Amino acid sequence: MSEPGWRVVLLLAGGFRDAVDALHGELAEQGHPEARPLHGFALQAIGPDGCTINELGQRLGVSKQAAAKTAAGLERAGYVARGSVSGDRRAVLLSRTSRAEEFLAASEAGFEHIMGRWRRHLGADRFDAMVEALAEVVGDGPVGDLPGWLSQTPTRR
Amino acid sequence: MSEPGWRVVLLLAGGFRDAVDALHGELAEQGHPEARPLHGFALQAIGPDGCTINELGQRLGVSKQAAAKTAAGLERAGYVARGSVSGDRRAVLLSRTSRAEEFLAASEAGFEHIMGRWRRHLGADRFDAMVEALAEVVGDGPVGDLPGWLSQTPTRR
DNA sequence: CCGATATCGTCAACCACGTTGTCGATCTGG
DNA sequence: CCAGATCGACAACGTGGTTGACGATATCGG
Repeated sequence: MSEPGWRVVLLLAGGFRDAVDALHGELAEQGHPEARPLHGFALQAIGPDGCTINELGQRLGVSKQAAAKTAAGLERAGYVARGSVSGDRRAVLLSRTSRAEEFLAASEAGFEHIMGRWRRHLGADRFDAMVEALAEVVGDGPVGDLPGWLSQTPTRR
Repeated sequence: MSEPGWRVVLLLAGGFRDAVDALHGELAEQGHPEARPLHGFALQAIGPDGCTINELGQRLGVSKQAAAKTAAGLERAGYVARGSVSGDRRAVLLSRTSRAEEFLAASEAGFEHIMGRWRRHLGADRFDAMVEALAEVVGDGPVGDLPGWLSQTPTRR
């Protein structure tokens, strides 16, 4: 009633933004100032065993060309190394560097930290209920691409 | 515990995406196939009385140049008309067209519809609790820009 | 009253991310 | 063994955002 439908949607977007912004604020102070939101998702998609560019594209839900660009950025930032796939000389194996592992660990800790703050603010019961409700309506389908605004360079900081 | 911090964030993003996608699915069927998510926010920012390009930029939290581009898109799509501001010959008054009002009404109804679905799925109590909790941690500060992925052209639909 | 300064909107570059189309190199299968 | 499918790269383009520069107009101060 007093909550027009669009307000809920704004809340979701705002929550996502707040959390991601806070995370990258922390990460920047921990030696990963140039990391962008997309990086975390992409590294997660690459997985501990690495994958090819095509696979990365499929996992992120984008074209292989887009995946190649993302991989290039990741490589430039020192988060991924390119290797070769035994048995297929045209494929490229993307694998995380130790810096990437460190980044992911920091990222995980950061999210935990931020969610801890939320949980403390709301109280465990309400927080858990919120998350559970969210999980039910959203359905944890494949994360998907998470495009766009994740991209913008942190210029206006 | 069983909910790593990042899952919550993914849920927020997923919820936003799901809702916006669903909305624009409906809108497309109601005569607004070319409308993109950003349009709704921009029209909302323009307000019933209109505003200048600069004001639009400030309200959306972007530069005036970006606002000008957005306004150009809105104009091209027939959602806004340009007029002049009495008393300042360099300013441009952006105002919503009747088509924009229609779009906003449909948008509002669409959100209401989609949120109604969520509410029905969760039960009013859980839904309301979720929204309330969200509102508390997010804080309904100025909506801000809502950039990026809102942008992508609905090619891959 | 007029010149210095501030502001409005535009243009031009440029970056990040997405898309499609093409193409050479390399598997793979009949 | 060659036709066809696939991998990854390049080019071109669309959308959103940014900064820098600039003409036109307002406004302020001497």
